[in-house]
Amino acid sequence: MLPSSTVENYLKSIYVAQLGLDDDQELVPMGQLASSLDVTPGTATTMVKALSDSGLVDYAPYAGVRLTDAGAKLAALVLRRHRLIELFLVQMMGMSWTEVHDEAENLEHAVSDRLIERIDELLGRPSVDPHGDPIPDSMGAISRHDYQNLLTCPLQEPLNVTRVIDQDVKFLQFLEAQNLKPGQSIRVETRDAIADSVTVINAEDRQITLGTAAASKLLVEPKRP
Amino acid sequence: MLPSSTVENYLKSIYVAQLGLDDDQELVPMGQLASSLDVTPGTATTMVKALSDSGLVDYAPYAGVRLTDAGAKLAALVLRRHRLIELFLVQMMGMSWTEVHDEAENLEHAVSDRLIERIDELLGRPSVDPHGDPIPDSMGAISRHDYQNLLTCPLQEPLNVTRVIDQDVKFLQFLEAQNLKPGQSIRVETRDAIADSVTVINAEDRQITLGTAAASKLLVEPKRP
DNA sequence: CAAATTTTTTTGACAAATCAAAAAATAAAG
DNA sequence: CTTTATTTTTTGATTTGTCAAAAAAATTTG
Repeated sequence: MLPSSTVENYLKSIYVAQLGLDDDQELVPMGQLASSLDVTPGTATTMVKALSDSGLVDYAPYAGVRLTDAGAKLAALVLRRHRLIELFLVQMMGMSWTEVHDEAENLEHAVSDRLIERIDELLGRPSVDPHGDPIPDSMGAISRHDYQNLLTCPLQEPLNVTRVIDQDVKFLQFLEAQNLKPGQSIRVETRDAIADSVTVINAEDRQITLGTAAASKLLVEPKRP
Repeated sequence: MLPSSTVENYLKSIYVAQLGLDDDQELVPMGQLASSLDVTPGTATTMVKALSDSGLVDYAPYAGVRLTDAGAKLAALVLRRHRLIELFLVQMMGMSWTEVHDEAENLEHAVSDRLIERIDELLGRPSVDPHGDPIPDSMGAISRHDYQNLLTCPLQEPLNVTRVIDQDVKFLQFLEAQNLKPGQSIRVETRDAIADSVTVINAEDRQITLGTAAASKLLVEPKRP
């Protein structure tokens, strides 16, 4: 049976949460899952039990949940649809990269494999979406780049913004206004642990100060690596 | 509150059924509605009562159902989304007109107003979809053409196929193979009431014989009217 | 480590959408 | 104008996904 959009959303959330997990923990806590899906913890417990019965996750009561291989593949294919749709909306439909996430959130459950394949083909089999997020291939395999963020990267060196780990429209609009979109060149000027801030220089030599929470959401790589 | 896809499908079915109603009857029978939605009659009754409570339909027990103005507008907007998506899939995505119906059936519930407006704009505010079905405008207004079909049109006169009233893939593929797609020129050669058949000549002067059931699904207009 | 706190699970309830089968109303046939 | 057949509605159940609040387990704190 084909998974409902609810199931797809649970799998996707677990998948993304697993990628963001600290290396020592291997299970996603139920509370985190519940809040990322905006449901009550009890609802998440019920649903995860059902997913476990379907063989899509491994569930350890009071410990957390983890995708099985089958669940991970399904989740990756949902993510693939989501990211291909985002890129399609930007490239072919002329929508803003700041607004395509919500649209893709709905469309990802409605597009057929055939249409996704057509989109992939039209876009030239792209490897990242407009936010720099990697696009899983049609087998569910995903490339794992280990980018640095603005808190861990070297200072005073030319960098390329490669990825933004946040889908908030206001934040994305802010990045766009400050020339901090994926693809743009920047340099980290200073970091101040006490002030909790990072100052960066954009391509127009303008200086922008970010809090560390925001700075950690911008991933970069050394220019011409 | 925004209508569920189930509600949208009920409204759409009632809308289409109303258009196909004989002039003397003004209510869609529950049995017809149920079978067009592929649910049991009891299910349709329950749902229609709920729609009636929401003010989207007028429901007369044992007689049938009819859309209110509010329901008709919602239904027209669903149809608008459906038909714009169909045309988009053919024109911009290079899909076949024979296969886009099913895809649109899913996407029509997932696209935002913003994306639909963008699609409408990119397509140049089209008035008909690939099957010749009229596309309601953004207010829900729809143009009512009164085309003839192959059973009622004049014989031996040049005609244009304008519309096909059937979404069955096999049937559409047949029409395509026989050069009987919307936009193509044809002529009705003979009609035989006893044999229940109609013979038409396509643009390549090939002769095709159709049963009357099929013939009634092809709408035409006189060439250069 | 016992008490307080947090997290998770359980329980009971609910809304949406559906079906099967019984009951009722309507329509058709003799 | 009864009887038969058809259509529609009702009834009782089921599935999926959800919440609120009580109960249980785990974790943190003094």
